[in-house]
Amino acid sequence: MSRILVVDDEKDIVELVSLHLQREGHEVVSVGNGLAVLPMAVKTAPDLIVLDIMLPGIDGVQVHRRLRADTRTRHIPVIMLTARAQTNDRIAGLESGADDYLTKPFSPRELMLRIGAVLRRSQKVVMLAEQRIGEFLLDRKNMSLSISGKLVELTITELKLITTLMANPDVIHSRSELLSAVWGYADDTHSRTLDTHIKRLRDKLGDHGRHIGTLRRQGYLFQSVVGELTDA
Amino acid sequence: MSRILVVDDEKDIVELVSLHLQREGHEVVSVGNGLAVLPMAVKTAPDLIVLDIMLPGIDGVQVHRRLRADTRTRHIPVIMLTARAQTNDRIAGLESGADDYLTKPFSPRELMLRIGAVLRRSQKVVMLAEQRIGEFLLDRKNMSLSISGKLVELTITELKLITTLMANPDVIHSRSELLSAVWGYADDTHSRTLDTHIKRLRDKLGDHGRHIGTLRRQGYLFQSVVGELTDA
DNA sequence: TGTTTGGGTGACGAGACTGTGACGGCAGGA
DNA sequence: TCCTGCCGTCACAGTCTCGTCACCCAAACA
Repeated sequence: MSRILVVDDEKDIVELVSLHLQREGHEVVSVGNGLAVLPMAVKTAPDLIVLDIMLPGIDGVQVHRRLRADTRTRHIPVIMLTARAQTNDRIAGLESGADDYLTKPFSPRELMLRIGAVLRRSQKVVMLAEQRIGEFLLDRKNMSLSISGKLVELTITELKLITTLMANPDVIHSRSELLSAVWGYADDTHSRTLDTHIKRLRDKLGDHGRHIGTLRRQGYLFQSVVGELTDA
Repeated sequence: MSRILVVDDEKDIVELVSLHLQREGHEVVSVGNGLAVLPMAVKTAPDLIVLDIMLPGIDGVQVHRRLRADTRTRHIPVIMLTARAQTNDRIAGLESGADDYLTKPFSPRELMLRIGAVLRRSQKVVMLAEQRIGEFLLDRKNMSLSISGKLVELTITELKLITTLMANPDVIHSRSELLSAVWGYADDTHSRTLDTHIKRLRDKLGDHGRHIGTLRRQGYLFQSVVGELTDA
C-alpha cells in the first residue's frame, strides 16, 4: 500500500519491522547508515520514514534535519525511534519536529498503529495553486484574484467569499454554506451581512460581477458563463 | 506525450488532426457525436479536448458547458473549432470560456501550435492544501493557521508573511524578498514596516514565536526546529 | 391585482489594521 | 572599549473594513 523507509543499524529491528510492514501490504526499503538516508529517500520517495535516533556516525536528529532541509524529502513524515534510557532523545525526537516517536523497546503492534495513524494523517490533499475560470484567475499562492491579468484588490472577506464560490463554479452555494465557509457561523441566515459582501464583491468586479448569480431562496453561485442563469 | 480528445463529426478533419498529433507524440482519442463527449472524456481523462462547435444534434457550446459542469472534466482545457462563416460562433467560442479557438478552415500547423500553447499554459501547479511543520498547521484552503490544533487569528498581512516564511522553512528570506512577496514592494528595505509585522506575528504566536528567527543583515526565517539557529 | 417574502442598496459608526517615526538596545567590528 | 549599524519595541493616527440598520425593489404567490 505505502512505501516505507526503515532506518536502523540493528538488523534484527529492521527485519522485525519489515516483516510486520510487509504483512500489512507495505513496501519496505531499509538503510543502516545515516548518511545514506537522504539519497535513499530521494531515490525511493517513500511515504514515511521510520528513523532510529541512535545511528553510528550521525545521529537521527541530524538525519532528520537534513531530510527537512531538502525540498525533495521535506514532506515525508518521520517516526523516530528513541532509546528508553535516553530521556533526552525523547524530547529531541519531538522537538526535531518528527511526526511521532516511539521508545525502544516497542511492540511491533504499536509501531504499526502509529504508522497507520501518521500515514492517515499525512494523506496530503493537493489543490491547484492557480484556478482559472474564464477571465478569472484565482492565485491561491499569493491570495489574490486577477481578471484578464489585472489584479483586483479584495479584502480578506471578499477573497474568502469568491474563493468559496469559485471552488465549485456553476454550483449553488446556500447562504448557510457561505456563512459557514467564510465566517464560520453555524446558521444565522438572516442578517444582511452576506448580501452586503456579495454586493461589494460585485462592485469591485465591475462588469464581471455578473458572474456572481443569485438564486432566490437558494443561494449564490459563480457562473463560468454569463448570460441567463444555467438551467442546472 | 499528452492524451488529446478530438471531437468532430467530419472524419477527414479527425484523421488529419490525429495524424499531426500522433506525429508529435500525442495519444489521440476521437468522438463524432456530441453526446458521447462527456462519457468519453470521463473515461479517457484527456489532457486537452479539441471541440468542433458544429456538431449534429448538440452544438459544441452545449457540450463545453456540460464538460465544465462536471467535476471530473472541469479542468480539462478545450480548444474550440468554429466555422468561418459564423462569426457569432467565434464569439460564442470565446464567451463559453474555451481556452482557445480556431476558425475553420485552419492549418494543421496552427492547431499544433495552439495545442502546444494551451498544454503549456495548463500545466497545473499543484500545492499542498495543508502544510504542517511541527506544531504549525497552515491551512491554505481556509487561509488560516493553527498551532497544536488551536486556531491563531491572523490578519491578512500576517498570514501572507508567515505563509511566505513557511513556504521554505529553515531558509533565509531577505527583507526585500519578504517585502516583495507580502507587499509587492520593489525594494524599500528601510522602513520599520517589516519588523513591526514580524513582531506582531511573534506576539500572536506566543511561545512559538521563537520559530521565527532573525539573521542579522540577512533576513528572517521560519525555523522548523527551535533552539540555536541552524548552521545552514 | 394585492400581498408577502427575500434580496439589493446606501449610509454609518465602531473597531481593526496598517505604516511610520522615535527611541532604545544589542551585536559585530575597529 | 567604543562606535556604528541593524533590529526590537512602542505609540499613534489615518485609513480601511465590517456588520448592521433602514429602506427599496422585484419576484413569487394567492
